[in-house]
Amino acid sequence: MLIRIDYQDSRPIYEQIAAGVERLILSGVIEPDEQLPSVRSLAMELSTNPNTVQKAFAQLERDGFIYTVKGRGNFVQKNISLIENKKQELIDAIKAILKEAEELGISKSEILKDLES
Amino acid sequence: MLIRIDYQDSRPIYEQIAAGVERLILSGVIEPDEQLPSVRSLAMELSTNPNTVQKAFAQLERDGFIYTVKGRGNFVQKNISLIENKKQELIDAIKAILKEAEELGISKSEILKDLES
Amino acid sequence: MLIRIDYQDSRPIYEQIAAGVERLILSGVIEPDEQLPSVRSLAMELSTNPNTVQKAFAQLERDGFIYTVKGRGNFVQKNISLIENKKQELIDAIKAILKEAEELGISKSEILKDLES
Amino acid sequence: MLIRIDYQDSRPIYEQIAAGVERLILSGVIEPDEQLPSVRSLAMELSTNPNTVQKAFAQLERDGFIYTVKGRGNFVQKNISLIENKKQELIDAIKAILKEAEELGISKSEILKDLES
DNA sequence: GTGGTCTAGACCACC
DNA sequence: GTGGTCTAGACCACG
Repeated sequence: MLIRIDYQDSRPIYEQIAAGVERLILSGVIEPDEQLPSVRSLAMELSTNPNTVQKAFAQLERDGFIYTVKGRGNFVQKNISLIENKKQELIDAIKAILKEAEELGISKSEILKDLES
Repeated sequence: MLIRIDYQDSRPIYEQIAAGVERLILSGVIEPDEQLPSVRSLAMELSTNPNTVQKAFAQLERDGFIYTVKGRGNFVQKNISLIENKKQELIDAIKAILKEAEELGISKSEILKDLES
Repeated sequence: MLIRIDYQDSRPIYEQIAAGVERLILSGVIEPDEQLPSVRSLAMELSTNPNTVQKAFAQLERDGFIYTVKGRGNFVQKNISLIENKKQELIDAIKAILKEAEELGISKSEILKDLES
Repeated sequence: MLIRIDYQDSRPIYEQIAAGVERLILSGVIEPDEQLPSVRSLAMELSTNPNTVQKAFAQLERDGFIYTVKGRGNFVQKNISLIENKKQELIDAIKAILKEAEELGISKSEILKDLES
């Protein structure tokens, strides 16, 4: 699954797992309607507790990235516009940073100029 | 002091206070060697616990924004390059976002283009 | 058989099948003493497990909608008042909702008024 | 807190708790910005596990009924329009039932007429 | 086999 | 004291 857990990271493990799966979905590594590894197997693979993986999957379902079929498994939601939403989210994050910069008297263009190095 | 605490914010109170003071320093509202309000008075002003303000000041000292003189109070560090450091920090934050975008197949220029709207 | 299974539905598959057959019986699409499709053929048609269809039929028999003849198959119960029972069931469901509304201080008439839009 | 858990109920315990708190909020028993009992104390009172109460509170926060301040407690969200949303939800539930009835050939007015008894 | 729920007990950050 | 996270282990419904 190519997800790595960093125990130094301040984020809880279940969020790191959710973020990892989200990345794999948005980048197309896992395709729509494809089945995810089971809660238990992924927990084994990541050397963590099934409950923790379960919590990650629950969050992913709540956020619309996957859907769950009880007794069958978890599957990737087929929703093409997700990547667009994510893009907008990233743009908003950058805008928030630029706003913070302007509060300190640093102009937008000044930041963007230095972005190439 | 013009610091606002948002109890709905996920960040702990002491970080919000530290961030607020940092902003006031970097934007020049509080000048180098100027004295900060006392822990107790700021705690009163923000209706919070002195321990919490103390923790914020400790973090600010650790990060080099202020220095403490026992029995006298806390003062702003005179370090002109601080604003440059902060600018670099913000640029790094944006770069991290752009890197995340590229992992999802969104090009840097595509993001920057949409940054004007 | 015109039964559709929604894997995103929170209800288990066997309940969705039972509800579908019940609807077909109550609406008269399948008539009294008419034979239902076999467990295996219906399982094929719905791309599901025969055990699941079997469970649905067991529930339908328990609820008095069908009867089973071993070695022959499953048949629709001839019971004309079924539709009346169902109607009462629906009315009770609405009453339960109205009761919940009153607990929140919303009057019965207030709800019924908005039911036309 | 006047919440009762029914172990016969098919709903999980954490949902029953969440539903109970939601009812107390919507009916005005607990007022905006008022503090809820702590996770631990409510767990004791209901003779259940703190984790279970925690899960209920997490769902309530996700649904916008309460907000959490780490190290302080959980508080009722001040959102006046919540009752309106709930009302709409109940109306939709009734409409779904009426739609089901029409599929069986029972008219809307026929149901509403019997609603008075 | 699968996911979902629950318990008991622990540790942490925060106030 | 508070909430948040995690582990270990158990039981259940479902397919």
